[in-house]
Amino acid sequence: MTVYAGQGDARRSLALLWGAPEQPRTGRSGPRPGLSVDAIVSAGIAVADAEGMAALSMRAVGERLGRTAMALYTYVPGKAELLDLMHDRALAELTAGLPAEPPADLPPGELPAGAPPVDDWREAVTGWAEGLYACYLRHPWVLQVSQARPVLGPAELAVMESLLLALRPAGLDPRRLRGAVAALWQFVRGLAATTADARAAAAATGVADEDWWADRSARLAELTPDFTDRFPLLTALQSTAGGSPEDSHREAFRTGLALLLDGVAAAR
Amino acid sequence: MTVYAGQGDARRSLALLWGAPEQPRTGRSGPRPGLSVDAIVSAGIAVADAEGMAALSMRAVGERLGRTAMALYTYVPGKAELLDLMHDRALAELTAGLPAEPPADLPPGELPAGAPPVDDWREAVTGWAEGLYACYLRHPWVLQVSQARPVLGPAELAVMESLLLALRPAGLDPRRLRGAVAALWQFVRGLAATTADARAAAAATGVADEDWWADRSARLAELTPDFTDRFPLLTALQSTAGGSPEDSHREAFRTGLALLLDGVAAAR
DNA sequence: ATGCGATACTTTACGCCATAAGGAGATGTC
DNA sequence: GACATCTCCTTATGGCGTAAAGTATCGCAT
Repeated sequence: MTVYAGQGDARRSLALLWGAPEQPRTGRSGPRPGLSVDAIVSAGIAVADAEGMAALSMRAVGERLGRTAMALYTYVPGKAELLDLMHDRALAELTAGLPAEPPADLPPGELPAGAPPVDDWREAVTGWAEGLYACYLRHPWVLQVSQARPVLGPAELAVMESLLLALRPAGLDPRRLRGAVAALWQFVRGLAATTADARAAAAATGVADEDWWADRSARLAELTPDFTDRFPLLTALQSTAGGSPEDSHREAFRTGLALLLDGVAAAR
Repeated sequence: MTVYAGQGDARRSLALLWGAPEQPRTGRSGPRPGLSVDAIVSAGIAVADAEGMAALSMRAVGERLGRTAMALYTYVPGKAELLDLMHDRALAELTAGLPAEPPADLPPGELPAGAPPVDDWREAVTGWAEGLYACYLRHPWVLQVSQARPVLGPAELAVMESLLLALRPAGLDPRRLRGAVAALWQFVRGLAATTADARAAAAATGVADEDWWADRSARLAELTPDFTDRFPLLTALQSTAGGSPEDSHREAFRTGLALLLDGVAAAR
């Protein structure tokens, strides 16, 4: 039950994110470190994955490492910066395997000789969207990290770059390209948030999504006998729906994405 | 710094939302009520608008009404249900003025005789999107209310219905219609969240968005001299950007929405 | 070998949060 | 006047992030 809306200290986060180059421990006095930034970030992700953002506390992370909350402050400036690091590490799953994938020096829109199928970029963008969607669902708490003033970690930028790479053959002008990127990202993010919230609610309450909807619909009908008169289009649309809520999320994802790609194609 | 992820009690929220018909106070003993659900909801919205979701506490709401936190529990079951009511009241701004606007009994896609311009629905949907965007920016905390398992209050449903009404002339089949609704809603919501977060960050830190970006860019360049090599497309796109961050949000809104509408048009 | 400074980690404390429990005072009906 | 009912209060519980200050441990210079 907690949102996150303010980032941590810029300098500290960025330094940690972009690899303050771990100096070796020779010639340093004091007890040898029992933890590391990496270990703390991993523990934080483990806690957030398992218990959700609301359960992510310095105490909980420390406990998972056999320490107190305060022990973490030796390695990490505070909770906000830890969250920044967790965010980037989660997104890193998307580009970890990719071996740089050189973008080949072409002006945008131009296709290499022996042209691949024109719809190549559709597949590429679809792959990007599905990857991001899956990643968000693996780490739903990422969706609760503020989007404005992003952390600008290497992984986040790489995800952005990979979308631009996928969209490149579509040959959009910069203005439209920015619009397309925004629309695609927000769409994936929003749908992932909906699905994730539904799962979280089901887990927290023990009530399956389908049962919940059935219950609410019944109650609603009971409270507003004139429902179909007040919301005729909604009623009509609802009557054509089928499958579980999770299925309909997937369907919305597919058809919504197709619609977006049609829009991109139209703008070429 | 707090998220909201779990809804309140279904029965209680729904009853309050759909107008438990205020019975008159004749024949009831005890001191006469000094507050009302409406007043509490208004106070809650005032607090959340002014101080943000993180500052919305039962204490704060009570204080604004000259009471303690616990006094509110006489009228409202708990914070979750209060938030449900606030959410629906905020969205009600969008449809409050509209006089029912009868949807006219036409099969979807068919246009009335003396056909209005074909692009009518584009304007209608654009108007819907802009209204929702503006409403979200007036009440940014609404964006932190979970989307799954929605409250299903009258205002929320009315907003949905009005989008369906606007989209009707486009004549999409139900499957595509669901995709379009999802894409449009998530897009508006996501962009509004970005803008709202940026404003909140500026207000909280006292650092204007432009300055913040300039600072981060400089630091980033300093930390990663090979930035332009690692993220060539990003670099290229960034170089074409102009105007304030707020302006670029608006531009992204316009072009992204146009792209979505092109997609809808293509699917007709 | 000893002592010192740096480092890792702990305990304690502060002011927040939602809300359960129970009590005080006001107001109505009988 | 007695009593039930209702509003609103005080208090208490167990959580949160982190400031402050204390303790234990290690490496190095002497």
